[in-house]
This record gives sequence, structure tokens and C-alpha cells, in this order.
Amino acid sequence: MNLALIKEKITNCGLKFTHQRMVIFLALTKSESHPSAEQVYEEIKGSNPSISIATVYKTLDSFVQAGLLRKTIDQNGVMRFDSKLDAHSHLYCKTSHEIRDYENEKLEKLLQDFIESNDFDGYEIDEINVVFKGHKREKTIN
Amino acid sequence: MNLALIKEKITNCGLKFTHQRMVIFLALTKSESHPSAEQVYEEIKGSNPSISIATVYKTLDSFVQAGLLRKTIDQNGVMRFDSKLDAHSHLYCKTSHEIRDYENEKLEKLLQDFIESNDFDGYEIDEINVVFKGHKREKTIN
DNA sequence: TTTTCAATTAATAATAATTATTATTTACGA
DNA sequence: TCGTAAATAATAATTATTATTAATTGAAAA
Repeated sequence: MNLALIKEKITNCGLKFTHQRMVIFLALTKSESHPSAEQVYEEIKGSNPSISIATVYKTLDSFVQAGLLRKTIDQNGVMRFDSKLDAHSHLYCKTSHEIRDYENEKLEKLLQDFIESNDFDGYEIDEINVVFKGHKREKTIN
Repeated sequence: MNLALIKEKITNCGLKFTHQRMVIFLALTKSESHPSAEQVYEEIKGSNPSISIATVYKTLDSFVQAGLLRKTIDQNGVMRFDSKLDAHSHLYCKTSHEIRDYENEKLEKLLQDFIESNDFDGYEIDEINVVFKGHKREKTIN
């Protein structure tokens, strides 16, 4: 993702383009591990020492409001941010607390069909969250 | 669920039987809404004014450790407790934050089959979490 | 039944993640 | 370039939860 495209994404949703927003958005798109606000802060503060942790929280939240990011909450109640917007599920490692995307078209289709063909007792479902939880297997040494 | 059975459940997993544990466990089995620790506390403190909120947290946690309850975390990062132990999914109302059980054997079978017949990139999956999120429909007035 | 003692509890302090406040700074249209 | 509303940095406040500790209690042993 190039800088011009990020600028476009930010301005297109009515947000002012700032250096902080650029840096934070970039950190998210580069990360594979669905970082927390704290982790984003740690990632960027080396090259942006004057940035405030409150700005990171605020910016991530405004990106979520604008639909540029998604937010989930992990086992420990910590907010985690996801730059992938299309329907997908997640893998969660109970040991490392790492969250990774799990992309499987068949599964998403299955779930979408399930929502459409079932009744949810007076609920209008607009989102489905699937998390596969477990442990990353140790790599066996041959 | 009668009191003798609750006592048995508590002692069977190596926990001392106390009045506080009885009351807290009872509150959970009676509730349909997957209450938070705070909500359990509010529920029981009328008839148990000397109970401490810390005891509620501690007790709920020891029940989870013992496998008598399950714990999830809601959209707001608040811990919610569930006395239903068999495989089931959840409905979450984004407006009221109510969590309700969603029981559908076909869905659980579908998911179990999916886990068994797919590879999870080095993850050993031992739990699957499905939450259908949306809004409870207003009841239409005729 | 009484004694004993580790487990449990109540009270409260501490912590961690997040949000609110506010004075200052900045992006951007006029 | 200027004016201004929006954004930021610094930090205080909040909220849910956990840790600490002294007092209490359940239940096993005497």
C-alpha cells in the first residue's frame, strides 16, 4: 500500500490527513498480528517520538468509525485492530495471544447461507464473528 | 437446579462449599443473559449485603478454572459468564449488550466437521467461538 | 464435640487499559 | 497568508479487574 493511496483513504472518509494518521494506518496495514493500540504505539514511536498514546487510541477509534479498520477484543479484554475488511475468520493462539486471519471462502459462504436460511429469534444479524481458538503447534525437529 | 446438586458440583471439583459460592452459582444458573461479575453482585447483594465484589470476581474465576462456568468477553471488554457448558453459539445485541445462547445442532455439527476436515496452518484448534451480532428487532405493534 | 489450620472472604489498595480534559498546534479552505 | 475548526500532546480520570492482607470459616483430625 503506497502513501498516496493511504492519504486518499483517509481523506475520502472525511478525516483530515495528518502525519500521525498516516503513520498509524501504515503500521496497521503492515502488521499481520492484529496489534493492540499499545503495540501500534511501540511500533511507531521510534520514528515518531513525540506521538502520544492517546492519539493512537483516538486515531484507531476514528478509523474504526470511518470503516477503515475493524476492532475486536481478545481473551484478555484488550482491543485489537484489523485492517482486513472483507469477511473472514480468525485464529487465536491461547499461548501467545496472537490473532491471525483465517480466510476460507467455503466457510464464509457456509455461514452466510446459514444466516440467510435461519431464524434468530427476533435478531437482525448484520455481522458474524468466528474465532478458532487453540495453540500453535511446536515445530517438530527432524 | 436444587441446592444439594449445586453443593455436589462445587465440592466435586475440589472447592470448599461456602455460602458465597452457593449464592453465586445459583445466580448464574438462574440467569439467561450471561451476566458480568458486577451484575451477579447486584443480583445477590440484596440478600447477601456483606458479600464483597472481589469475592464475586474470585469465585467466578475459580468456577471457570474448575470448568463449572465459561467466560467470554463482550464488545466492551467486560467479562461475561455462561453456565451452559455444551457446544453452542451466541447472539449479541449491539444495542443492549445482552448475550443470549444460540443453540442449533446443525450449526455445531457443521463447525465440528469443518474443524476436523480442514487445516489450520499449524494451529491445534480446541475451541470455536461463534457470535452472531446484530440488533433485536422492535416488536411491531398491531 | 472441640481443636486446628489451610482455604476463603471482606476490605481495600493497586494495576492496566482506555477515555476525558484542556491547552497548544496544525491542516486546509477562504 | 490568515483564520479557524479539527487534531494532537500531555496528563488526569475512569472502569474493570487483580493483588494484598488480616480476619473468618469449613471441614478434617483429635
